[in-house]
Amino acid sequence: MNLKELATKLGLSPTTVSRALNGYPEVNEVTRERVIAAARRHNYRPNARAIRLATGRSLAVGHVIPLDTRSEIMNPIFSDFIAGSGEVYSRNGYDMILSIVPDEQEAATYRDLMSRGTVDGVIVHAPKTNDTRIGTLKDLGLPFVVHGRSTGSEVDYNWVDVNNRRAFQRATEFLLDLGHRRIALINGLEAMDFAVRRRIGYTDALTARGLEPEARLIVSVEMTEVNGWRAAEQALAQQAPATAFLCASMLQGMGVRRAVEGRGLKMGRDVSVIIFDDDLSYLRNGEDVPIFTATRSSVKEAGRLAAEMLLMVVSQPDLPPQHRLLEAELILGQSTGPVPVGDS
Amino acid sequence: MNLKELATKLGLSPTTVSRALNGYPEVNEVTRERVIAAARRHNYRPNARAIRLATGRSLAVGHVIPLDTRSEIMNPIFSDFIAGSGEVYSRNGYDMILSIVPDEQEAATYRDLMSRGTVDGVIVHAPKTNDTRIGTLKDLGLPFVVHGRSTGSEVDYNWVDVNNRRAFQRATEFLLDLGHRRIALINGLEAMDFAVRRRIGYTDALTARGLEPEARLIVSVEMTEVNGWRAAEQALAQQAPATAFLCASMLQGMGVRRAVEGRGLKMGRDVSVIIFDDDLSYLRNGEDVPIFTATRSSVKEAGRLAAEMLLMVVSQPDLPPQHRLLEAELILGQSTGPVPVGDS
DNA sequence: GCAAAACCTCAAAGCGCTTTGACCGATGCC
DNA sequence: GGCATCGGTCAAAGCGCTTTGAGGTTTTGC
Repeated sequence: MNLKELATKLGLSPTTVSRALNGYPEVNEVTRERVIAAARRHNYRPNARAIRLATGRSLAVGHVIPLDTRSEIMNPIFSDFIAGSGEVYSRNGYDMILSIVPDEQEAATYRDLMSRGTVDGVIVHAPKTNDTRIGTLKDLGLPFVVHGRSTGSEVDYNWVDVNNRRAFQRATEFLLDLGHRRIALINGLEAMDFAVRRRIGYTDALTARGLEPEARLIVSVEMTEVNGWRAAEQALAQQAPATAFLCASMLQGMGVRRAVEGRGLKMGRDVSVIIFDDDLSYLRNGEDVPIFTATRSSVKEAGRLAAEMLLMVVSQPDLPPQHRLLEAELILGQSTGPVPVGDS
Repeated sequence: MNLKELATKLGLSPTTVSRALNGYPEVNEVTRERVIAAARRHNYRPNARAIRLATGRSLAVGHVIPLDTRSEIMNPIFSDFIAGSGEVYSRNGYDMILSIVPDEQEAATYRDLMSRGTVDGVIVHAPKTNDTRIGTLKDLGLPFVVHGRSTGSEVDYNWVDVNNRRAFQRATEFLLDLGHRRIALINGLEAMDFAVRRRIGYTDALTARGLEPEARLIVSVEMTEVNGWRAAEQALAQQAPATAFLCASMLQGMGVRRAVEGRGLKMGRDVSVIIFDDDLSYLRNGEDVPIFTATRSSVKEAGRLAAEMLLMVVSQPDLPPQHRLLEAELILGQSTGPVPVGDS
């Protein structure tokens, strides 16, 4: 059943039927009712392909997920981000198109999405410092929103980000207040912009108290359990072992916990741990009582906000660059406590 | 730059240019070269919207991810599955469209995708027993491939699945061979078809050795760390505690490990644990030496296979239903060992 | 009572491709 | 030389919508 057939059935022209269904004012309300009823009765659904060609809009949004071909790691936060943004898209009649492409093909992918007219805009994931994608997209004129920010980009752009610096600063201060002085940072890969910001927050907090960040206590690794475990093993084996850990992710935190407990120590008593908690649906930080003390910010919510922002800039191309900075909340769990006596 | 402009520039008709670029034989090779060169030079890319309308094909595939609105849990395996299938799509010039919809809207979503002509086929995720989606899709005539199977479906359909029954049977036998008699099963939610199959494999192995499955040792919970921990806590607190655990997922296994170590026990010596390992990229089971003994099957590979199957049935609609049953491999880790003496 | 305004409705063009059927010159064959 | 064949090219129709500009009818205002 297409528009023409429906129009014939109603004894109207396609024009009128189209207008009636799309809510244009220049059609008689009585006629509109008739049309809508008939459309429902005959199960009419306008062909998306035709609409797209006729309007020149794609009614689709692209998420280009970079796949690091060396590590082959899919970012675990990605599925929750998608869940959040997908909700917004479907509510607004947009499709979400996913492209998973090797790092080096990303620019080409954007060019393609743009010039073939597959999407009306894109979300940029996992920005690096000095990320070249931002310039590429600006040049292309394809509307986009970055999840995160890229230090060093000369141009201004739309982004949704968590205040990573501040979150790690606060977490560090919290540990310092508990008397900890040897605080290990298990960071994500510092090619990622957010990881750099987190490190800055950490060092800022230390230096503000007159402490020198110690290289031996800082690692930058992919955010997996095993990496967390390994880093903790090292930090605990040293002469003056770390008394506290700051982890970039829940998974790393779980690895730290394993290392701590494997040594017969107790988390929260012998060793304190704070994680950054993305509030992933399948990786909850405990239930009523949080396991880990954490700085928390929902990545799903970030997905929602980024999607809303993108739809906004798609429909209003002349808007100035939009920004949204989210603050992570510091939630108290069972993994932190005062530094053991004699260890400060 | 569109086809018409390019044709004018070349002094050819759009027909010829289109044919030259699409590899049709009825165009002179010399002409073809000229056209291809000009297309490259002018950065011509055919408009996807126009191709779709003209050909009546969408060159797109849908993944409909059910979102359980109560638990709001995104299946963590989903991102790796997507990574696998996405690769296949982009290699074949297809787009991947993701819809994340509440359970109850799924049928409507399929109908929509079909009648609006948004996709040429879909992948069905997380089938339940007696899943109604299969009938719906058959009725619609929309090509589809199920990741998993649905017991109770009267019709035949395309699927890619792991032999879950056999995997759990083998794992159970392995534990039995080590002398374990009180083997706890921490299963996924048994609304999911795969979970039912896993339980059957487990009970089959037990009864084959004359053992009665004990209800107190079997739980069916969402596959999170906390749930694994809680289940293990219970199973270990009983009068005759479990000496071994069979877990449906890595996360549950990590929860079990926490419970075991929290009691001062050692995994692999005091308590044995086998997990099902989906080989998720961000949740690797150790590196060179596996942490957990596991039945392993890569969900990313399953994604690849399902995508290939879908593209096949899309292009050849008259094919009989395709099936692909993958066998999980049993890999030996550090989490299993003979039952402690006096505990058999 | 009549022109102007307001209200509905429609025919037709267009979005940028693919594809059918026709055309035409060159070649081959008897 | 004439007929069939073939290779290369094109004009035009269509895919199923939206949207422009025009037209016809009714209402309004004086």
